[in-house]
Amino acid sequence: MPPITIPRRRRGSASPFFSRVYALVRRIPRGRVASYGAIARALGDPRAARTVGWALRACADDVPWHRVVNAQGMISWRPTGGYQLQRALLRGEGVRFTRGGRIDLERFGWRAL
DNA sequence: TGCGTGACTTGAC
DNA sequence: CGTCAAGCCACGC
Repeated sequence: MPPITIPRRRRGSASPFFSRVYALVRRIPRGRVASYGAIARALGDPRAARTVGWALRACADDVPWHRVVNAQGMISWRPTGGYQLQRALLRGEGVRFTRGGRIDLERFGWRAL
């Protein structure tokens, strides 16, 4: 597997919402995943799922961004790439994928939200 | 200030 | 199961 790098643009926005997204994502345990929507709900804004994705786009290095997937347990596609890396990182933590590239959220979803 | 865009979600078919 | 459309929020031009 060739090395994959993720192009990062801005990082560490000072936005309160962004900071809280990072703080919460940092708490996701190894081998567990959470959805964008679940994070948004946990932060009190159920409709900000897309904003969570926007925040993770420019997150700091210590944020385990790869533990965030969409509500269907699938890795969200993005033009900048990173799909393969995210999948590899998750598999390295013991997260298993179905043949369709999906994660069983009943098993690997972070329940502490 | 306005409008298009996106690492989303949900509900209809 | 799959696809489609609408709603949503923040960003950037």
